[in-house]
Amino acid sequence: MDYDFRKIEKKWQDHWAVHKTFKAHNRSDLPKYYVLDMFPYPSGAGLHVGHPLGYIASDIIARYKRHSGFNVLHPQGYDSFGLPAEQYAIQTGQHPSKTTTANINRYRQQLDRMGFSFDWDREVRTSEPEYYRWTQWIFLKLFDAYYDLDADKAVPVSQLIDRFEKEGNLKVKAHCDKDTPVFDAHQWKAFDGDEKQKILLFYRLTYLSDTEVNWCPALGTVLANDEIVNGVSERGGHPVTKKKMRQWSMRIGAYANRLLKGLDSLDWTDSLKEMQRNWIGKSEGASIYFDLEHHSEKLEVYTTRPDTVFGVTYMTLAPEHELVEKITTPEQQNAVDQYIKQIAGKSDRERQADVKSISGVFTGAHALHPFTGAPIPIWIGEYVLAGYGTGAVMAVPSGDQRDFDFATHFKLPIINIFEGIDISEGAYTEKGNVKLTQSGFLDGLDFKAARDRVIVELESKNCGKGAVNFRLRDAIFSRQRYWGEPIPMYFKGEIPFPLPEKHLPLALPEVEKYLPTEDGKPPLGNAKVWAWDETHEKLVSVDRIDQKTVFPLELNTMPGWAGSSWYFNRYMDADNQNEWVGSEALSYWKDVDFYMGGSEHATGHLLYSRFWHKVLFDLGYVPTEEYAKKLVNQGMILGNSAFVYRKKGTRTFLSKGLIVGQSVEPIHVDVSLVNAYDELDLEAAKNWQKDFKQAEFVLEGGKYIVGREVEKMSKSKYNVVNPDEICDTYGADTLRLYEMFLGPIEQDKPWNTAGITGVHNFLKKFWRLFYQQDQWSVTENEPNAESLKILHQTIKKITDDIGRLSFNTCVSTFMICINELTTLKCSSRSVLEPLLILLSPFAPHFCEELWHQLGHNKSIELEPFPIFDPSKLMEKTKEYPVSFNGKMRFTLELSLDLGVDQIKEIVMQEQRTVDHMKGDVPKNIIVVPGKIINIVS
RNA sequence: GCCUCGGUGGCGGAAUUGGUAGACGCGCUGGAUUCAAAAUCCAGUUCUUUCGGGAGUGUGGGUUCGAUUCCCACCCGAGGUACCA
Repeated sequence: MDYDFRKIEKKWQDHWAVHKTFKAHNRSDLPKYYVLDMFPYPSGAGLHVGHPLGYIASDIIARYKRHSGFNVLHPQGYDSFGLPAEQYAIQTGQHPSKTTTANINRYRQQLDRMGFSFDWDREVRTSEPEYYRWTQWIFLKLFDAYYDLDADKAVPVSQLIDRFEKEGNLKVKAHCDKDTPVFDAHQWKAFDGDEKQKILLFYRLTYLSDTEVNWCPALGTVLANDEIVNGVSERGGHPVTKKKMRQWSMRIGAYANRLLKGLDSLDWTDSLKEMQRNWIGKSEGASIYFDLEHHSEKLEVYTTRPDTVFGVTYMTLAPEHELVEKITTPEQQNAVDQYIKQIAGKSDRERQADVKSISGVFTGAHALHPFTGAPIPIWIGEYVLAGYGTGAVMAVPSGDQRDFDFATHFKLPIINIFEGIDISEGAYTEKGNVKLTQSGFLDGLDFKAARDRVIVELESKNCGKGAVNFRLRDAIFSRQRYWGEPIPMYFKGEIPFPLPEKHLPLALPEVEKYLPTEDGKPPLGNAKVWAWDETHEKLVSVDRIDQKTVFPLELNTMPGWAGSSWYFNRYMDADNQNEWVGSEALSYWKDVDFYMGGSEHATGHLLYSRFWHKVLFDLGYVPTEEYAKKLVNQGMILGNSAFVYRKKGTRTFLSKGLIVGQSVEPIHVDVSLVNAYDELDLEAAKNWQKDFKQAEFVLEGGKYIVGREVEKMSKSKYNVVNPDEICDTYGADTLRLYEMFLGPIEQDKPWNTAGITGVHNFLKKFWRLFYQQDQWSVTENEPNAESLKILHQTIKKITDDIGRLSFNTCVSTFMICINELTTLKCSSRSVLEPLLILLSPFAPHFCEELWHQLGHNKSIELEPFPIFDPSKLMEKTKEYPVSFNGKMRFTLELSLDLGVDQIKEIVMQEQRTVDHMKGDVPKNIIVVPGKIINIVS
């Protein structure tokens, strides 16, 4: 009987689905284990071979943990709100929910073919009202909370109001807007309702504020930095400007410190934690308020180097800084206007990336030095970003390289404040022991002493203070999109009010067009029934808005990260109609034990979800402060794109070897048209696209050879490889093994099917231990010692390697094991059964089938994982660690029958000769050159 | 630009703590089996060589008795860079 993977895989997939083999129960005496994947965005291109990489790895963990006696929760779902579905809707007029459902169905089909042990009864879709009802509910919880700095946690706003009524806000220490007015209880009570609400907005964790966006008037939409190239929109090439918009934001800044500290408790890779640390970007320094010449305002700057304050020779403002307008002198007005216009289209990223060209303009105004009173010219420069610090810097050319370059370029003065340091070539940026000079009362002090001293002086003169700053900005939460969660708020004039909880979900309205309205409102501005009748508590037509009882609803939707910031909790109790997640389910599953996903989410999803989880923790809705203690990043599987080369301006395509010295443009061709030797199938190519039909192909050696490049897998690059093809040809078990065999799970790697026959042959070879010449060949004989040794070596290696997630070496280990057993002709049941259990997390269909053929009725899933027995290894040698100067250097492998004294003697002998004896060592000793002093242990 | 990761044979990769570099698989070469092919099995396969050896883990330095592994500088590639998910 041959290994008929098609039949086997279908059979067991159906069996598992019908019997709900992988259903997880919220009550169990077993210890729980929660294995989570980052759920996919269901794109139109379908699932490609890159998606399953992480899913296969986490499925191995889930199955391994079931074998190890855990009650495993391993769910899957879809992050189904997103821009691509909306773009498609704009182009075709088809409702995004239709496309999304179609895509999800296709994803599900593909996922089902790979034998994942998901509990599909817990599926979630972020775009379903039953789900986003609770996303909206969480939004309202954040709206109804503020961050109390004394308690160092989020607290309901009702408690804040109580305090205002009793004592005003003078003593309230909260993370709030810096423009919050100060009032006492009396004044608070005197405010009218609107004023009270406006003040509360300064405190709420979700709040409205004017924030700057990239606005494209021609497209009528806001653009991401990503969508802007060279100052114009990627689509259409229209000009882009900055525009202030009233938008929802979330006070993630309040959690900066806790998000930072919490990282220490997480078992995530150091690199990922480092990325989050840098993103949060905590720095310590000082705020300094500079007086302005001829103006009453002060210019506040934040600096990490207050010790260099005597080296300030000019100030630089971000072009968007609010003072620019006020202080620019008439003589400079023209130059400043022009400069700002020139910068307007550039994204922050472009402004930072371009360090070669230095640009800036003088405002004509001066600030006054807080200690010397000297006038300091105020400039504008694009390298200062409005979003970081105060959007203004004090420039110290001798202590900061960018300031130095700017000063050199514009011939501004440079004061060297570092004693004995030559700064003719560049700034001195180290915070070393160098003493300050030309620095007034700071002369002779080093960095630390000067920093402490200057802060004391600033505070006593009331012109500055020590300050901690974070790079992390509050998260803008409004999107001018259709395909997202509606924000459950309505407006009485300027004041937002939450929809009553019992009326959630606020479902997405039907619209005729998914584009912004003609007058620039977001797509929901097209909705007809999109107003809130406060008296009758129901949704009504926008025609009835009267601002007395019927009010307009919010037109923005939530960003993509909203739904994905809490989905892991919903899986615990996905069907709950009354709560976001039931407390019983929550107290059983608690948190995620193993989270698998891409590192591209390091500073997006993985930070936002931690933030929401901490808020929910503060408000008492979840039992843990971090939801995923262990996180593993799978690498990306990259596509191996193929190119043909068109001679510029012709229809002639040159083979890769002929393009040298020619002016050619590379054009993507579908990778399925190319064989393993990079030869293009010309017939197929001509049928593939019109352009190629009449084209002339110049060959080399009778072949057209394509160029290759490794890129992200994407539909537009024609390099997508679909897992279905692999499943058809080799089966899911082979695909699973091969994806693991490709390389370390955390590493990016290009997809290449060339080696897949190797793992497929391994399965066939394993199968042949059960069947030889169509005969069932499993024996009930006791295995010999050699076979048992191989088995237990394999158990040890596999257990260790699963533990350190080295799945690629697991596959190698299996191959070695089966090769050796084949050589030994070992088909003993007591060797093969444990091997099947070992392999079943990797190749579940294969193992389940043979397990049942061996006469078992229950699923292999219920079998305990084999346990390593060292006594079966028949050890003839033992490893002795040997040290040099007390440090472990290497091991000697010696026969077991040698006594310790004999070993010592050998080692002492080797110590003298070992450098030269590489070839002369007795066979029972493996010695590495080096000096040996004594034996440890 | 900035943050993070990576670079080892013809290819994917192994080397777990600084100790015999190249496990395992693909490909390739030769052989067995076969009328033949497929399938399967066996042997070989880093490069170079005057067959003694020599070189070798992106490049250049450094630490060390010893470096793929640690440090410094650089080159190349990937991901992120706040409205893609």
